[in-house]
Amino acid sequence: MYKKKRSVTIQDVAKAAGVSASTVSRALNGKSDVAGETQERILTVIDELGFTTNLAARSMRSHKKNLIGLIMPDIAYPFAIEVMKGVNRAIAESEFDLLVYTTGSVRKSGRAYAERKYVSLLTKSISDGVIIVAPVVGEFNTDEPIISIDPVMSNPTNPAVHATNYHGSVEAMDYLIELGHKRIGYIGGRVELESSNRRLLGYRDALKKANLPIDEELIASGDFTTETGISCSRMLLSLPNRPTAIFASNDQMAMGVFQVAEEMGLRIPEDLSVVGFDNIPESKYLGLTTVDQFISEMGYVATQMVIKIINGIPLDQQTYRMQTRLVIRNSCQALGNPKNSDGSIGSPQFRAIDLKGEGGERQ
Amino acid sequence: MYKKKRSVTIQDVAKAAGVSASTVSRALNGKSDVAGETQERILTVIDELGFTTNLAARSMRSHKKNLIGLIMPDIAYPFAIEVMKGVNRAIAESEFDLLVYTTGSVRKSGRAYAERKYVSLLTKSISDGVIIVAPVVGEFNTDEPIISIDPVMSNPTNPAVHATNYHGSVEAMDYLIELGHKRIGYIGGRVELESSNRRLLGYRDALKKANLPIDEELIASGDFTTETGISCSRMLLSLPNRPTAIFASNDQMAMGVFQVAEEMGLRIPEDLSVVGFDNIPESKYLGLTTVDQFISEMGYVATQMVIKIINGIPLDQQTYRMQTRLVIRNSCQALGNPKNSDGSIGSPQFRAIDLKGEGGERQ
DNA sequence: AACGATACCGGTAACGTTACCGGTATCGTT
DNA sequence: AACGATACCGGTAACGTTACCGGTATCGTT
Repeated sequence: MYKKKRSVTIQDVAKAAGVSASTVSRALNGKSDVAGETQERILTVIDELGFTTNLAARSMRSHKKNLIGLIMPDIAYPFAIEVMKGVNRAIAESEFDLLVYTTGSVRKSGRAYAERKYVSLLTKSISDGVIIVAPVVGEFNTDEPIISIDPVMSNPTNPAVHATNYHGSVEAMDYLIELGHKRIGYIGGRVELESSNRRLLGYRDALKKANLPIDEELIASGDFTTETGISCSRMLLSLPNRPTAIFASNDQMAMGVFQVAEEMGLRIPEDLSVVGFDNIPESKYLGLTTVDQFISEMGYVATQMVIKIINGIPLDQQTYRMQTRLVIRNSCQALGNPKNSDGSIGSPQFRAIDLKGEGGERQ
Repeated sequence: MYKKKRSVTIQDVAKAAGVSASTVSRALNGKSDVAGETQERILTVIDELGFTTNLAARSMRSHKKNLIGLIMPDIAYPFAIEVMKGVNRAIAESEFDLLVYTTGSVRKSGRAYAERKYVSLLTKSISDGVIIVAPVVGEFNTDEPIISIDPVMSNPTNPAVHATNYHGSVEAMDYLIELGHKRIGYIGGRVELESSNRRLLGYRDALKKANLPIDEELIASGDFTTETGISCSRMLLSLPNRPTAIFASNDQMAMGVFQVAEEMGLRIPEDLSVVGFDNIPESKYLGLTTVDQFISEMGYVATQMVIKIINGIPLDQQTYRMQTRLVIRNSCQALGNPKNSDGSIGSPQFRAIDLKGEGGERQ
């Protein structure tokens, strides 16, 4: 083990300043009953000795940590990163600091176990509240300040933030149907997430509403990764009567569709229309038409909500529903129309490069 | 404040299992001197009561935390995100968990102060070791397990990981010079970072080596953000004798160059060649030729290094130098040559869309 | 002059865990 | 039969901080 010399404690500061530890503690925490001169002397000593509060000891005694924990299954996927950006923004505006905790590649006992463990660990030990992203677990201890983003259930018992997945899905489908598409492939996401189910339901209902047949052959199920986007679209596009459009239930899978289309020599949108879901930053480079669910904004709102809970302020609503918005770019075309759907001409990928962040974030 | 009921402690478990707290502790920590039957009974009780160790208490007593802290100024910029991906990968392979700490938008006392504070806080309180990204502070307490990525100094007193910035810069410049460019604009980054200075030095030396004049007018100084990439390139491209190529010292600033070029009606690479530095994911969508510094890999290596330090294993080298590599895409062209530099034809942006991750990560 | 209010500070205990010491029961060995 | 080795367990103290109680000095008020 790494040997470390004893660090400077509040006792050392007290001795050096000629006061008791209690007084140092009061000075540290900005209590009123410390004489101005004493306060100054203590702060000087703290500076000289390089003292910093031992968070573990403080938290054990006072149960205050000024820390918010963010639990994510993994850090390296766009959804998580976007959430983090929003969380970070809210943190910067608050008195809290951020602690990002990843369950990593779960080594033992499965994700549900890991989630419960970490939530308990964080709420009890080192953070005041917890935000959990795309959890597997449906219910957590309701008397702990915890909020989920994209929770397992539609009407969770814990406070939660999620997008209007059903509405967004219907909107995307309506758009494709309006463009004249009748055979629309669907690539589903992780089935254990309610968001997946809602999007699929939207797909089905939109077809029903338009009196279009639902062909189960056109419904493929992925897991939100580009890999399954590839395998699913390969399957869909190999069908004898292949779809003229594909609705991928997230952008990463839509990226897989782009890749397979290129492999198969299909041009987007001339030969195939594609719609995604999420509006991750990559989408604008691809010119992908997608449903923006304002991921970063969800992180922002969720953070504000935990802070409220921690401070005992009642929430306006237990569940915050983020309004989705269809962002139309260049990956769709009216069926049989040589021109781009927006009436422009030219290679869509060229126009796709829009660095100004169109369809970006709400402010 | 949020009211929380007293949580389950090791005492409760002890009572329920009919043993002492010591024994529960031993069972928890997998010590050998616990009877198999006792161990099982304790684990059952732990499960029933939903007990989890209070990390604060454990850490205070045992000084072990199995946690590594990652300190970054901000979470929302590509460099930081890439580092995090690498760190996360190494963490997943280890017995440690990850704690990401951001200094956020520093509210008081400046970044240097915040950095020192957080480092001390993390090493003393809640983590076993710390990785700090692009620090402002040059030296940290050498007897604490801390490692910097992209440190302030070239030969830091603390262990560090950085790319071969000078070499990468020279390589990029050699490439442009080889393509016949003589007036090459340069956009510098944050001056307080040694990496910036090394890149600038590479720029100068490459010109010297090629017997090309160094025109100070062509050297603009940004701060690694797209905004300064825009302002600097606007300045450079407005010069009476404008450069035929621009070397932006990171990709985000290169993105600014793309934007300004579009505004001014300059085609890339036909009218202007651009090279970046970093190889962030966005670069491949832009078809940006850039110097890959394997950011994620730097995070990976840095993490392995802290873990070694924590475990008392001596490091092979105090400073790890990540070899850069020039990734040639479509943003450069030989001067006066109507064809693309790689001999292909067609809109570069079109070909830029390479989803397969060319120029990606080392495995 | 006596009293209460106020400002300021110190001492003690406690947060929940684990390191350390030491103790008992059991069993094999001579 | 006596002893040592071993397995297993409990008690105590300590990690560094802050909550809480209570105490003194000072000063204004009646």
